[in-house]
Formats: sequence, C-alpha cells, structure tokens
Amino acid sequence: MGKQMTEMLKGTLEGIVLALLTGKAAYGYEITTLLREQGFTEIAEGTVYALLVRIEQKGLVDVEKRPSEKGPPRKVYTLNTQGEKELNEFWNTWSFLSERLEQLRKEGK
Amino acid sequence: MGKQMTEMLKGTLEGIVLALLTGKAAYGYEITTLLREQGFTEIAEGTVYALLVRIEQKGLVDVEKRPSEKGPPRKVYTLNTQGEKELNEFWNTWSFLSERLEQLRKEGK
DNA sequence: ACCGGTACCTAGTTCTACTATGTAGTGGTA
DNA sequence: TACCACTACATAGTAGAACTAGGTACCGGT
Repeated sequence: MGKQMTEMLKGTLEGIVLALLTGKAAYGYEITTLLREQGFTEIAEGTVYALLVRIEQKGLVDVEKRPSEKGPPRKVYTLNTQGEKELNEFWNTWSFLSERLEQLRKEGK
Repeated sequence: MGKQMTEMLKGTLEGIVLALLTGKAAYGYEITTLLREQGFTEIAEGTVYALLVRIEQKGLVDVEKRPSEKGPPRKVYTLNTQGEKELNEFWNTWSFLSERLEQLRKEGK
C-alpha cells in the first residue's frame, strides 16, 4: 500500500466499513473481499479484523456467530443504532473535509 | 477537535498545507491562520510546526528566514519541484478515495 | 514592568493501519 | 495418509501523524 493511502485511510476506513454494513450484515473475511473488490486491493487482512474488534468494543455493531460450510465459524457483524449514528457523523465530517479539499483544488492551490 | 476529524486529517493535512503553498510562499504562523480561516478552527499550532519540519526534511519545500516587523524572524516555506510532485500524487490518492466514498454514499450504504 | 499578539519549537501521548505470524476447519489430490 | 489451498479469525509489535501541554523569544502599548 502506498504510504499516502495508508495515512489517508486512517479515520476513513472505519467509515467505509460501517457504510458497507449498511443494510447488509457481513463477516470479516467477506468484508476484506468486498474492500478488495472495491479497489482497496492492498488492505491487510489483519487491519480489517482489528477494526472489527474496535467497532464492536465501541458498540457500533452487533455480532452473531454462524457456522460456515467451508471453514471455521463466521462472526457476522450488523450495524446497530449507535453505528448508524456514528456513520452519520462520519459522513458529516467527510463532507466538510471533502468540500474544503475540492475548494483548494479548484483554486489551483 | 472531534476525534473523527483528527483521524481523518492524518494524511490529508499534509496535502492541504502543500496545496496552500501552491503559488504562494508562506510561514508557519500564517499557515496556521489560513487553516483556521478555511474552517479548520481547531488545528493545533504545534501540529502545523511539526508538519512543516517533516515536509522540510522530506525535501518538499525550500525555506528562507525573513525578519518580521512584529516578532521573531519568520521561516518562509516555498513549494519546490519535489513538493509539486508529491502534491500531484496526493491529489491522485485523494481522488481515488473520494470516488470510492461518493460511490458508497450514493448506494445508500 | 507587564501583557497581548506575533512567531517558532518539542517531548510525550493517543490512535490507527501495517507487518508478520499463528490457529483452525474443510475439501481435494497425490 | 499426508499435504495443500482456501476459508476464517486473531494478535503482538511497529510506524506514522495529529494532539496535549508546555516552553522560548521579539515587539509595542499601557
């Protein structure tokens, strides 16, 4: 992963994962695959699991263990009310930053 | 500063400062003021100075000391060729991330 | 003599992504 | 049987960047 991207993902990756969970529960391995399909090809698997532990401890998601046909049991994450609230704040923060940056880019700065 | 914003600024603040320096040299105190005017009201002064040290050590800016009428001498930073290259890469990284996020938001995810 | 504004600097803390590695279950195949 | 690939989760240690919380210094006005 490029260093710039690594740094830029700090703070946004969590929002991205919360967004992925909107309307659709998912488990860690699946989320990693989804992220890679969306272009984040170099996301480290360990990064995703650590993030999931974090958002679970923050109480943003509910967790359920389900057996898998193909390996160890999956931990399925569902966005809860607090998670939705956090995601909302994330979009607000993102919008603010995004607008400032587009402004700067427009100014040719 | 909100925690979300603090994390999200990681990686982007450097780009923002490089962008501010495009076409106009500036010194630290001035950059801090500029950032606050642009809405980053809670940027810590120390953060800016640390960042300036970093981009100087990375060779992205040239530095010149100029006397001030109002206080200690100013350290004026000018974007150099390498800095412009870095800024370019920053915009590329930003564009990628920005597009992915807008996509996610559009999908209502 | 003091204070506010200008101007710069830094040691230590916190948070997040990465590196590197380990553990397990399942199915296929040599 | 032994091995390997894929699925699936987990974590200890590292690096990098912004913040906290100070400090130094120069100038003008009261």
